[in-house]
Amino acid sequence: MVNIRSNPNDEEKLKSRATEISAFYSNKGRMPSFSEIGQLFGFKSKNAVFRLVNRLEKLGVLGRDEKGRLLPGRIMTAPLKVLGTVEAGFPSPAEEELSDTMSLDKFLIQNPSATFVLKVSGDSMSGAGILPGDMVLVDKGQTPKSGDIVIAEVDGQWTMKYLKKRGEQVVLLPANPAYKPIRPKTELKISGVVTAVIRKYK
Amino acid sequence: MVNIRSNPNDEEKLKSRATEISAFYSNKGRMPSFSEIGQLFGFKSKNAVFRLVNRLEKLGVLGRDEKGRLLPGRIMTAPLKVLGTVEAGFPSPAEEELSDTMSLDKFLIQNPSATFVLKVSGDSMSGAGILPGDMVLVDKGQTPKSGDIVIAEVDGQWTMKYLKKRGEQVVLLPANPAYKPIRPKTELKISGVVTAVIRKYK
DNA sequence: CTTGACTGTGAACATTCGTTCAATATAGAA
DNA sequence: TTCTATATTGAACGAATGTTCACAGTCAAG
Repeated sequence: MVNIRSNPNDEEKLKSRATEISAFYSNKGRMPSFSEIGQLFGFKSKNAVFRLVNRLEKLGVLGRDEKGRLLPGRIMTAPLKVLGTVEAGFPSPAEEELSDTMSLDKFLIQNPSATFVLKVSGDSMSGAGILPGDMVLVDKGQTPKSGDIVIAEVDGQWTMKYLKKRGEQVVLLPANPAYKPIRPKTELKISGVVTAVIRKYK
Repeated sequence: MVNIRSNPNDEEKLKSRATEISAFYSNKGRMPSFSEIGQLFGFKSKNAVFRLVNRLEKLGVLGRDEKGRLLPGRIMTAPLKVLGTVEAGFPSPAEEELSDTMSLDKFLIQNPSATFVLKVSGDSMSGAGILPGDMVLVDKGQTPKSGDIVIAEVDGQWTMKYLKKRGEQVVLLPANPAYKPIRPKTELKISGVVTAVIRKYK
């Protein structure tokens, strides 16, 4: 007797169907119902879908709510593969299959309601790899520590600088030697901490 | 007669409820059912939810499928507010309300299945604001043009460099003067174009 | 006070959901 | 061929869905 379950052809088909369901989720923003999955693959019976879903669940690519609703499994949450370093080289297809996926949103944003995006103008932080035109994620809920990059209002002017604390003294330090450190005279209002930098090329 | 609808107190309450629904969506990966919304706000009748949802729909913060299912409106798709530039200053609450939101995933990734993440090691591109430890999004489907930053295999070594074409000649240019340009002798395999850079501080 | 607008309750409704069962079709092994 | 296991169909089921209606409570305006 031959164990038909481990037919490699079957697994491929399953994977491709999981991918289609994933596409539905990212397009529509919700998981398809059983009838819709059936429609997607040409099934005329919901029971065929029922079995398909069960197998995908056992493979771990599909999940369920505590209420029994379908959830996008780990493959679905975000179509982004995280791989090794640049020098480690380009990933082989085998590595790709094994690697985990993640969502940029969840990875970069801890505090959604307190986070927003600012576009960078000026090159005062170019020494820290923050160039004009970049986007920075700013969390206005975090308490700034020494060494953080902060968005601050000094004497009526808005800037992005390194925050350095030396005892009671607070200094705003640019990362470009062409600019001078700022020692606030009257007031210093720090309204956010830069948590991430994003540069888009295309 | 006074138009009660424009009561500012009401709008605040509505906004906060929209935020709670948004939180449900980003936590669970799906929209809550009417009963669940009712449970969320202490409603004992689904009709109360029905009317709440209708008002949120008219405000545009909630949407519907072609099948009538609830969809996360523009506020929901990604809890990320895009605002002005650094020097324009910190956004006032009024601006926040007006601004659009977006998803980092959708913003940065055009081709999900062909895109993945590499971690940067080495400082050969530090002149372009790409530092060791940064993450780069790589699209292996795009055809590289001159001026693009590419991931390439030269003589058995993997690197990330600027790609420059001069006629037939192809040169890989680092963005750090400490490194020398690379003129591939035997073979040059370009396997992806860097479409974005991400640096996470916390 | 009364009136009117708004909000929430509670019960009904048709529809769709996911699930289960028996029956049929298909394909490979013996 | 026959046997056996899997795949799909089709019909049924209870539970949950979103929607609608009539009714009661609240609060401000007149």
